[in-house]
Amino acid sequence: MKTINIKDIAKAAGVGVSTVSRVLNDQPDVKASTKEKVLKVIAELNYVPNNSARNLKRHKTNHIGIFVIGEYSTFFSKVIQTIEKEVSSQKYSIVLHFHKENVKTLEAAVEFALEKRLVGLIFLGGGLLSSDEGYLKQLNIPVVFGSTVLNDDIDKTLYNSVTINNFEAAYHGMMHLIKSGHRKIGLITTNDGKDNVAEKRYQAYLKALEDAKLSHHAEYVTIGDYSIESGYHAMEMLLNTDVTAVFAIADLMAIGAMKAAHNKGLMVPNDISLLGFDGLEVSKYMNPSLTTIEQPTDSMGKNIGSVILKQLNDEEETQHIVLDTSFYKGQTVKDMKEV
Amino acid sequence: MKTINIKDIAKAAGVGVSTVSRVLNDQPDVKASTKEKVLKVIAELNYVPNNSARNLKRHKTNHIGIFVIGEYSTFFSKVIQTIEKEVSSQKYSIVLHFHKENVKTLEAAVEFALEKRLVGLIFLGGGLLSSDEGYLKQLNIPVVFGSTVLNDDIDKTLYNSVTINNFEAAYHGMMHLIKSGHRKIGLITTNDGKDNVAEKRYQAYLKALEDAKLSHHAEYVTIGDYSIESGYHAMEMLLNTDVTAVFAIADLMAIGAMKAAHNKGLMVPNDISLLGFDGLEVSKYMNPSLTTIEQPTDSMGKNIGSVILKQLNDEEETQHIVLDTSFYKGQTVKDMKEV
DNA sequence: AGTAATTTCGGAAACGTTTCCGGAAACGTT
DNA sequence: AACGTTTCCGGAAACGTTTCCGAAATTACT
Repeated sequence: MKTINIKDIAKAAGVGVSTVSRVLNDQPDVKASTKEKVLKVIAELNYVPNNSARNLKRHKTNHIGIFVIGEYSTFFSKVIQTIEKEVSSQKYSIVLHFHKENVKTLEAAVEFALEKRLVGLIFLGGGLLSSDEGYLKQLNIPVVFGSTVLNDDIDKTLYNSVTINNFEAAYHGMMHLIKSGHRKIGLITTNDGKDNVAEKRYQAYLKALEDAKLSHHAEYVTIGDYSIESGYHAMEMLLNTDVTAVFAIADLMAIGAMKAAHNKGLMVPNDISLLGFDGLEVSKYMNPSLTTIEQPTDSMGKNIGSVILKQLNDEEETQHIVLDTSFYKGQTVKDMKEV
Repeated sequence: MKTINIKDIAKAAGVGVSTVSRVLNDQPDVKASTKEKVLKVIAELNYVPNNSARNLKRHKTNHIGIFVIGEYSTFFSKVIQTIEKEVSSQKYSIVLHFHKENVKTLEAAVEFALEKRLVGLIFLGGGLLSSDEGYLKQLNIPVVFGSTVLNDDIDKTLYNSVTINNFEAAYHGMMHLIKSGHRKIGLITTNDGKDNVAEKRYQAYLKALEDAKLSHHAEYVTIGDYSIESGYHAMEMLLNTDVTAVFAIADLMAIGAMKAAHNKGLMVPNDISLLGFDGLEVSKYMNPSLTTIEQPTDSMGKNIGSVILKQLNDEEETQHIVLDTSFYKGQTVKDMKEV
């Protein structure tokens, strides 16, 4: 079964191939009546342009890569969905790649981008390490970091970003705990601070303690890997100390932590307070619902999509968008009944 | 910056382009020594084959589409991850598409496949309606239904599937509730039974009631849309009846349902029993952890990947793999302390 | 060494587009 | 009616591969 091509259209419409091409690409220099005629034939014959040929000739693909790093929560699923909707309106395809380990992340991303001849690359995930900028420069395509952040010392004109203010949001959350009277606050973070998102939140933790003149104990800081299970284990460690509140830098870990508390017979928030970060939908359905810092999922996706589209349309300036978070106060069932 | 191509390699290695091509594709008819020589030049010059040109000439792409239908849970994220890992080993790319509405699902999928010139198509999601087989035949590429099932009356040689036995698993779960003494069991399903996965589980619900000689009340059956929120609202309805147990056909809805119960001051499982379906990781971290029917995420992804690869390698026979589920008995904190 | 069989290789056409370039058609002006 | 503009169009080359086909190089055999 021979698939029909632009020549068939040209012949059927009684025009030249270049005219068909012009119609296909909405270019000027084609009379309204001929355009209509060609369009009609295209519809009749169910013609679909061959992207391989098109991309070959254009010297570029229509593939935008999403490179997902680390543990994968529903948060990213939603973001990916939104991005896809956004860019598919301009005929771009999303090519997905998951990367588990934190080592050689940028190398792997560059290989992915070159291999697939991506025209744009989106990083998603909290676990990206800092790295030298040679990799990004080498790529020579628009790069957007979504939620992830690179180190401050990297040239910001090399990439775009759509993030939240991790430091401020975490600081605000910590202040909430402190204002509630907590003096001994544990932390569940990741990766020993080598991951930049975790690092910002960790810094906020330290700063909040400092500003409140609370001392910092090394045993109050535990390490997970963004997974629920790691949060559970980290919490088990913390419950051997005398902390009265715990800040988990990601909701998944907070969920694990809550379970660990419950299993020890401790009630949240009466016996121990818990603060998450991400605002996953499921967090609100925990019992009690999790106090957390909510990331704007939908607008994160939309912004990432529009930033990369702008860059692909030859916008010169790189953009760095910081979105607002919101504080979600968890509620016990009792709270709700009182309302 | 001119990208380097096969001709450059040929010149640099002192061979013809066809020889380079043969090396690239691991074809015979090339002496070991020349192959080595060519490979060395390729590595030196950092050559990456141009997939657009390759695909154009080969009359096919290396894109496998994943068409995700309906609400998106972590379950699918994990499956997608595994599939991606599986197929990328053979140089295939995953192209993602999300489809929300349940109408015109197959039409949209066909358009997606034609547009992207996919060589294989994977459906994921619980919400696929039955439909006529014209669409699948028209596609003429291997199709795998993952977790989703089509109607029994559709020709099974037209597509592959990797599923679980929804009926049996749900029946088994129901029997657990019944054996625990429940006589009035509510159901939270979706879509009025038009969705096939939901339909199977619904049938199991009915059959279990019948086998246990329990009567069926219309008001015990409520409709959600796989989302947490819809489960919450469905449960609110059910709590106006006298049901003592509820089977939610998806964990997300069960999670919403649990919240609704808690908000009414009802304890699970003491005051009301709850059964989910999917075995999401987060379900096990609810309080109490959710009793649920666990789908084998990892093996689902691996099987889907290997089935599509087999089909792409000219395996003739279509396959229909049914994976085992396992029953996960939820535990209250009290349970755990007793153990 | 000469021939036949086998292995290895190179040239060139073709895949389906886009785009440059030149020319035809249509229009307006004198 | 002749000309200059402007608008619209078609032919052909080129993008980077794969593959067919035939030829060259190598090996095996007398």
